[in-house]
Amino acid sequence: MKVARPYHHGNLRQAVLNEATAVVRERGAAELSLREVATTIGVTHAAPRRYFPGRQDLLDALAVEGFSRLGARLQDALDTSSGYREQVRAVATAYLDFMISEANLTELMFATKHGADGDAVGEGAAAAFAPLLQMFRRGQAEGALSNRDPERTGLVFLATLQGIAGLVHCGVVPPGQLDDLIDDALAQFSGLS
Amino acid sequence: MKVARPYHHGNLRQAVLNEATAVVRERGAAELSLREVATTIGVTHAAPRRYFPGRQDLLDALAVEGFSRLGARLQDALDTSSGYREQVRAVATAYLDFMISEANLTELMFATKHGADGDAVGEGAAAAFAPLLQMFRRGQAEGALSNRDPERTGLVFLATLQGIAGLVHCGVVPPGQLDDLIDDALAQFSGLS
DNA sequence: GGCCAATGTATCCAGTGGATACAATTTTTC
DNA sequence: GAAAAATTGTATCCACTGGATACATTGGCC
Repeated sequence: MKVARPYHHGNLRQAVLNEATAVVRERGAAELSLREVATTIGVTHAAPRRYFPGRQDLLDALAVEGFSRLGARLQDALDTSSGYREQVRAVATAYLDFMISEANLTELMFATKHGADGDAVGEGAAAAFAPLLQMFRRGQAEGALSNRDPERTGLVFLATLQGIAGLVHCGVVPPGQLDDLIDDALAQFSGLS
Repeated sequence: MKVARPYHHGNLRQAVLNEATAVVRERGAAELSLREVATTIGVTHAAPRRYFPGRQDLLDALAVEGFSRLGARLQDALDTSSGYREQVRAVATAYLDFMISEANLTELMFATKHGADGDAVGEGAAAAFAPLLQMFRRGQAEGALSNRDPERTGLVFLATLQGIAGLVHCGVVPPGQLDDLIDDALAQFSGLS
């Protein structure tokens, strides 16, 4: 007896997140409208407010979810490769894949403005990047890394990937050059070669 | 007889740009409202539409202006320093200074969504980065650079700076670590220690 | 001096985020 | 098992925004 949609949706929160994710992916975070999401789901525009009091709360939730997915991808890249250089390359590729295939979401994740739940976003980011730092620590232990602070090196590496994605994202770099850029970046970071 | 503000503002376009710049600097591009800018200037909300048909046009104009200012700063950094390593450092510092002191504007400049005038934004960006490429070509000529494609090296360098600014921007990196990060990045890019 | 284009004004519309009072439903409690 | 309470969604406001259009004022050009 689930026809004629019951008064209670069931799991509105997840439905809203799914629809919002789709909208962001297709049209960007700026175009996201609470009302539109609500109506396409089939509820009043005020209904999602039970879960997301304001628009920014929804955006924050999307960002947290995004970092969670990114972290999983990075961890997976680490787990399915072995050896320092291979791991670095795998992580770099996974990171850039994510940022480019989910460009709008990435822009949202790294946006400046986060709402009351901004801490959660920050924690999500930290958790996502933890595998990277771990990798760099191992790299230093194996001597494959210069004797600098692995945390700093990791950050610079991260920054480089982030920047490459950004340049591709905003059109300064054509996607075709992407692999070459990764090669250059890796060469510079592996220290050797 | 300029009291009692004349019917014609005089140079509304520039006034709008100035006010919009201030708003973006203080509250970010997302908060920018054509109407608010118009009323604080003292004209009807429809008046600026003569110059900026839509909100996005104003944002694009701000981005173009931003790239122009950034380009000037980079060129200045190049002109007031000599020697490859010094120039690289000067440019990096100038670039990061700009991006951090004008964080909101930078976010706007590198945003994905540009309107009908998007080409102008792209050209502005290219013009701003021209001094950088020039510097890298010289660096290669002087042999201070590895024998890779200077264009690609420049892009990776650019990406790294961009990424560092982004990480600082979104709070992943505390500003205090900035100088150290720059040092690391420079060490990796100068190729020599 | 008078015409005409440029520049602002005055008003309208649809859509959005936000807030609040109210109704339907589920869960808890006795 | 029924009444009370908490949850979840609805219905309706408000202020504001971007956008569009018709109208008024001004300044330059002949």
